[in-house]
Amino acid sequence: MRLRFAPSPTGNPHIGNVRTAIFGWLFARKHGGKYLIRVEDTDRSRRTEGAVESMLESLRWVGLDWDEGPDVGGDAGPYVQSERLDLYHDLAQRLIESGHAYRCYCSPERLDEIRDTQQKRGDEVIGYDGRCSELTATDSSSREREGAPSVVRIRMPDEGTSALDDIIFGHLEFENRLYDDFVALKSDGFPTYHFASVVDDHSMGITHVTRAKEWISSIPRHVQLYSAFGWEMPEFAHMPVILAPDKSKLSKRHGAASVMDYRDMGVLPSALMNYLALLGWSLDDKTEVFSPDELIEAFELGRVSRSDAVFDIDKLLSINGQHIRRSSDEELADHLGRYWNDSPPDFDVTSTPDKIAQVTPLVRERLKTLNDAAPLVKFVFTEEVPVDPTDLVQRGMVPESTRHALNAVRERLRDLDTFDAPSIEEALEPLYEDMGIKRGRLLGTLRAATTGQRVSPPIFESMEVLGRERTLNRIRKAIDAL
RNA sequence: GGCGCAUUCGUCUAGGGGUCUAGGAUACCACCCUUUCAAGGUGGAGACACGGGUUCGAGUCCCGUAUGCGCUACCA
Repeated sequence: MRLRFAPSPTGNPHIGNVRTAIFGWLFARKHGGKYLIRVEDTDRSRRTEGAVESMLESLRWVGLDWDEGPDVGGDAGPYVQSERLDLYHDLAQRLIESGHAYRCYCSPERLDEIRDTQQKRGDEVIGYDGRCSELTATDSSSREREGAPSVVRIRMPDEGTSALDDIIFGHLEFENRLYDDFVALKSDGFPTYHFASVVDDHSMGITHVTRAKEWISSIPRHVQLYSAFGWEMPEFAHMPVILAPDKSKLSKRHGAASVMDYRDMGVLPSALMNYLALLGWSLDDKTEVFSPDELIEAFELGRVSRSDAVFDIDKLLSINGQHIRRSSDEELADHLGRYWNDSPPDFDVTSTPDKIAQVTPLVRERLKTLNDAAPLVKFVFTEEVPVDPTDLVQRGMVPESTRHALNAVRERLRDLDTFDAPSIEEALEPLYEDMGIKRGRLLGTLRAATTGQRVSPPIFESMEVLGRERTLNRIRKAIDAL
């Protein structure tokens, strides 16, 4: 089996495209097939600088890999359509010679005109009227001598139907007479999508074509092309699209739409892949969290839905939280390190990689995104911590009693043999009753004193990570501030 | 206009004639747990677009309507 993802490099990789890529990749990997990337850059006016690179980077980040492609090469290359023009020209010529195609010299203006009158007239079929299809070889060569610009058009049959059995949509059948003779080669010498994709899918040995469902209407053109060449058709699987919350097609104007936007938000690649796969596919009525390997194992193209799905950021974040909680200490520390490297928090994290590992277990249960981690653990990475008397002095207490309590805590902690969370908790246990302070109140005071934050990981664990010296110093400072 | 595809809780979905007084997840609400925040637990509210058929019986099959989306380019 050979599958391909065929992006056109017109901008930032969109999560809709990426999901289509993921479905094809999952299918290929599940069945031990090959997966390749082919760049469809046949529209010169829409090319944008660096688009190929950012597309590949996005795909790699989300966890895809490929056996052949523009960056890794392969036997079926080149993998960029603008480098395959000779192939398209040769094959177009072959179709002209076999009578399946012809040169058309009609101007864009004439094309607009006929469309207009057809529309005004309310014609059933709107499109090229086939004027140049009758041109003789001598007509043609005289036009060529004049240097007239031309396109190559494929003849569509006037009768019969074109059909295929789609893996996802089932039987799809269309009347040929409703389709006009379409352009295969543009006047600038570049092929159209229809022509290039059929030629390349065949010459690259693609066995399963996965693509967005907006191509369903083009099926007759592609069927006729395969038939004109006498090529065997691959299998097809058309995919539903991803919608924005307002049910329009997802786009930049809806905010985060590119893969990298989600990386920047602190989403794990495995979670993005998981969520995207769930948008239009499901295993059963309960399983939702999948690692990439589990997805490969479970995925079935036939279970992909036929209807479009609305993208729901809350659900993505929920899945992300579950991936974070599922990850090991090492994995999460690694993710956090990378994330803080790309999007540094407002404190220095670079010189203290070991602290990231210490802090990881404290935050795991508390994160929806990696971005949530910094405010929770800032106190570990900073020397000075803000001291706010109003947070220090809990409800029902006064500065004097607070100072007294903190002193008692200091004494007990100073004498501890081992400064770890269970020992700290145990050492403080008698204090609540002795001093007549509610446990929650005293712990609140300690949180303010040692972390300088209203919200933090559990306080005993936090103190352990801080270490005895820093903990005692901060308590000392809090006492002084009162 | 023509052609095509789709339509189950707000959202993602399970469902392929009886087991559906429609299941799960997310979001929301309440309670429990609890040193903050989370996480976790329990419970609540919430859907088969509409109308005709077929059938003993329809969310599931057929037809129509409505709505949404796509195509109808020398864009992909």
